[in-house]
Amino acid sequence: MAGAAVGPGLPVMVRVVLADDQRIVRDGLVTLLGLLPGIDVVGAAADGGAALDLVAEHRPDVLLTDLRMPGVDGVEATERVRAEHPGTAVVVLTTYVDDEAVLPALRAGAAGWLSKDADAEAIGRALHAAAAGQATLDPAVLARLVAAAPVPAAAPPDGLTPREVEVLALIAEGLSNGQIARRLVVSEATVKTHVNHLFAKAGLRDRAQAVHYAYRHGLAGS
Amino acid sequence: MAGAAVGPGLPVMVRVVLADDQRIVRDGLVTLLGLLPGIDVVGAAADGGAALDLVAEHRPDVLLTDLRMPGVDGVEATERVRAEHPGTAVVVLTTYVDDEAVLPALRAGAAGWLSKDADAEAIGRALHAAAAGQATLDPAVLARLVAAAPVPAAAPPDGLTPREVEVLALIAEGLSNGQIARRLVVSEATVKTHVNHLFAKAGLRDRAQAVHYAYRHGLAGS
DNA sequence: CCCGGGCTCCACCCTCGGGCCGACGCCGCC
DNA sequence: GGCGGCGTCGGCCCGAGGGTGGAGCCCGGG
Repeated sequence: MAGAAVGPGLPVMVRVVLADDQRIVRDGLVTLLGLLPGIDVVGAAADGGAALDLVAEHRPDVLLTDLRMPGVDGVEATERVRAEHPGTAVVVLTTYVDDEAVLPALRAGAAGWLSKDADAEAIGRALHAAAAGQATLDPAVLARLVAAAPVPAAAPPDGLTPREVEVLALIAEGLSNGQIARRLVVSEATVKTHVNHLFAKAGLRDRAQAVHYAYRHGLAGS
Repeated sequence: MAGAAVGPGLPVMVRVVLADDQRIVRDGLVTLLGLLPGIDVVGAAADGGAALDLVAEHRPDVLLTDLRMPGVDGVEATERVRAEHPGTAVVVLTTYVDDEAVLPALRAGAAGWLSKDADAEAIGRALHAAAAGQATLDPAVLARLVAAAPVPAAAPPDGLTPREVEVLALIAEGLSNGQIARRLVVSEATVKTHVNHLFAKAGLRDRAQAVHYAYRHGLAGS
């Protein structure tokens, strides 16, 4: 065995189109990635529009793209490639890992986020992974993603009864007492009782604080 | 450049300890991964405790572990490995990609999440990536992560002025009009004006709804 | 120059929310 | 049986919250 980029068998070639507006980076990537076994760079574009054309023409396994480009930027290019050519995975290669475009890009369907600090091997590995359906992320990006996810604390923290939690969730939706009453098919007086009880237990004064509390404790209906 | 399992050159070996309570899986992994170039399985454990011992003994580059194990489970093992042996990355290999343990595991420092549907090559690639500091995720897991992240439209809310956004953020903290007034060093009347304005613009009735709105638009103070 | 928008303040009104009390039926537990 | 917690109601009070109208200031743009 041994062979291909990673692993045995026939050297499965991964066909790649890359996009970067900086000529040095572009030429460097073509050269470096071309030296890797299992990587076949079939096109290189200087902007998103040209990248889309190349993808349409060559139907590569992976598009490796920068984000900041003139014209069609990386996020938009990602969206369109994923929509028009589902067989082509997209890997983002950018300078800054802490970019606020992380979420938009991943939401657009990117299957990877690499820093330009990465060496050719790492990029090649990510390209193979993307072609195989795996996603590769820079650790900082992963940390950012994980940090962005809401709190794990799905447990009812204080001594709230199930009914009270239910009422709290509806308060968090912005419903009034009357609306909650109709939703739960009970009297508004009952709702007020529950509200007062859960306020006392959780140390809340407002229903605004209640919404805040609900969100911070993962009780919001997402 | 070039090298290791992915690529030519000197075969940089990645030393791996793996943990899985199912004997078949364990033995299968030892065999299959052992066949891959660049992968050196230096130990295999049937539970988390044994895995921790093996990691302490061999100081591997990567621990490849299942989550559901008797005794010390995968998440706890991940935490302890990351804390006690920062040089050892952890990759989770599990049956279900939609497990609710995704976030806890990644929060604990896991640098990867693979499905047992993955083939040996993919696992080997993820192990190399982990050893190199990259994270590899099953696409379903990445999708789940991205979906879990808030901020569906964190950018520009409605025609809210900066001041109004500021007031809204404080409302989301659960502060009363008076508290907001003192915080912003303005009159309470001013606060009420801002509140009424932003309510009208955003179509809100309650301050409860306002908190809801703020959270759903990423204006909450994290 | 005047106009418009943003920020600041004031006064008034009224509804809803929240605090407090008591009440009843239904459970499970001692 | 008695006790306590939970869920369900009712009534009362009152203050904060929300709605409306008006006013002044400063700034940038037509």
